[in-house]
Amino acid sequence: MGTVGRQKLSASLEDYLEAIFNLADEAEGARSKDVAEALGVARSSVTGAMQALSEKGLANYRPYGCVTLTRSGRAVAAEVVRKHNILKSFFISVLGVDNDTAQQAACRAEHALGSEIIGRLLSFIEYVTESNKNGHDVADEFRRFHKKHATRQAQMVTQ
Amino acid sequence: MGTVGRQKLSASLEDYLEAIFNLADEAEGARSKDVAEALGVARSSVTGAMQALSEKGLANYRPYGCVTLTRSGRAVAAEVVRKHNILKSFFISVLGVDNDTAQQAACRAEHALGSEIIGRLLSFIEYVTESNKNGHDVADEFRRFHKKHATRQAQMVTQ
DNA sequence: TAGAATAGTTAGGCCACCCTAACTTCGTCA
DNA sequence: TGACGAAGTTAGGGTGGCCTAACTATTCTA
Repeated sequence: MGTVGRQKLSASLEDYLEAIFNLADEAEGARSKDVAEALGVARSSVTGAMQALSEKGLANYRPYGCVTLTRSGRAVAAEVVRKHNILKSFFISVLGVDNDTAQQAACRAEHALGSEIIGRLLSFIEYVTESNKNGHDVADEFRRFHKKHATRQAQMVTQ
Repeated sequence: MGTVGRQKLSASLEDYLEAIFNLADEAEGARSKDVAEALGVARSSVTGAMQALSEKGLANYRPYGCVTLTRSGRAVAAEVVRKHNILKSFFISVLGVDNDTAQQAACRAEHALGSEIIGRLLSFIEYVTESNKNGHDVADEFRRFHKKHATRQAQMVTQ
């Protein structure tokens, strides 16, 4: 195997990939313990995931060593992170959601949305940013709109 | 049990609930076979899910009968459907995505986003709709913006 | 440098979900 | 009314993902 075609990773494995990507410092790679902590998972679960990622040619794993990503692992991870950041940014800077909620939602939605929609979302953020410079701030206008109409939302029960 | 507090349904069970909700006609309820077909799943899988929903007090299930939702099952299903529709509507009418892509993405994202964000998304759609009436059509403006900048997106590889 | 503390692995188990194959029940119609 | 086809269920199996407990390797420190 090696740089082989992507065969639809599970959300779970994408999470591991993302965690390694975020934790690995250039030289060292990520420590299993830190991955476990980052994902709130037992250390033994990380071992299993590392083996899976290794088999798919996405991570360089050998027992008791630090984990690094292969070239293609890095590519997949980077795409997940990219989705994450775009979503979070959209939630915060367009919808006006607080940081924690945005972070949490981005974590879950990043596995659900394809790059068609993510691409448009990015484009939309850029559009909103531009609108600001053009003296017609869409984000701000929406925030005022939302506040005005928020009473309705406040009545809703739901989770 | 019965009308007991919602204990975080799995995405899968939410899908079953949604399917039943969409299939059940007033008097009859939904047929197991149709649920299986709607979700692209074996009939035996539906049986299992019906038992699970029944245990949670969300569906009225008895062997060989049509399935209906309980009051609380209907409430949960309605919320899932609501999320679905808001997402789909956002993807289509704001982001300008085609129907199929929107439908598919809504199916996956509806389980990932809480009502805080869904609420704001709804609000945003309303804002965009209003903006249209006010002679400053945000959706249309974005679409032009996106088209102009689309070349960049087109170069991207990804899934 | 040995032993204690920490990190990592393995073994074994559990649960959610899905499947196929075989069986049961239901509904229909000759 | 009885037999046949369709619908539904049960049994049994597979996978993925998580856990704990017990073991092994590594690292740190006295």
